[in-house]
Amino acid sequence: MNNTDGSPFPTRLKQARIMRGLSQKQLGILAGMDRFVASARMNQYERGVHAPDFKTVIALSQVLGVPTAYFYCLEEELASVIMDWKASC
Amino acid sequence: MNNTDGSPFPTRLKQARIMRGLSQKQLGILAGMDRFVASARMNQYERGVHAPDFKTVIALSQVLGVPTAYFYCLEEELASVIMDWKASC
DNA sequence: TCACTAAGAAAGTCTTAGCGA
DNA sequence: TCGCTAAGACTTTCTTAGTGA
Repeated sequence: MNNTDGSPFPTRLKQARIMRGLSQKQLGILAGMDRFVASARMNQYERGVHAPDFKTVIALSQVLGVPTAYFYCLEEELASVIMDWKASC
Repeated sequence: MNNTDGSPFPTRLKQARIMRGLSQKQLGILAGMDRFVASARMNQYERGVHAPDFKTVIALSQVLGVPTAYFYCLEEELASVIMDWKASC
């Protein structure tokens, strides 16, 4: 995936990572990546250079505490609804 | 992507397609695919053999009338919340 | 340590050309 | 017409090895 395909993933990922106070590399390692590849891969995801497979998305969602649907949500209003649902769990 | 990566995409896609009463090929063509590739590609998506890029996901979501987030939602309860939000738009 | 990147290796998707029901 | 599939063509992601702040 390149950064011109309209995916909200890069932005939502960065939002959630910053909220947790993690570096790109830290987040990758916590999500189970090898420490030598975590920095490059997470940076590529966050800049929309590449897109991860869903197994990786699940791992990131667990570390960051957000539903997987959040990463793919185009509408800001729905993104809030998703986060509110998560908070009420 | 293969069908063992835990993505809810195949199931959610099929659900939404059946609700609309479309064939796999019809849906692909309506989403802008060449009529010679629509059947194979849609079948691969629905069976989890391959995963589409986000541009394709946006096209499918517009034809089916569901938010893109719905396709990637793991939790049934949240999926209902997403569909309720869409219905109230 | 941080964010970030080029480029080859590796792994993925897409197209073609079919199948049986 | 429907759902579905193998396999080669094609395109993507991942890893390595770095950069500059």
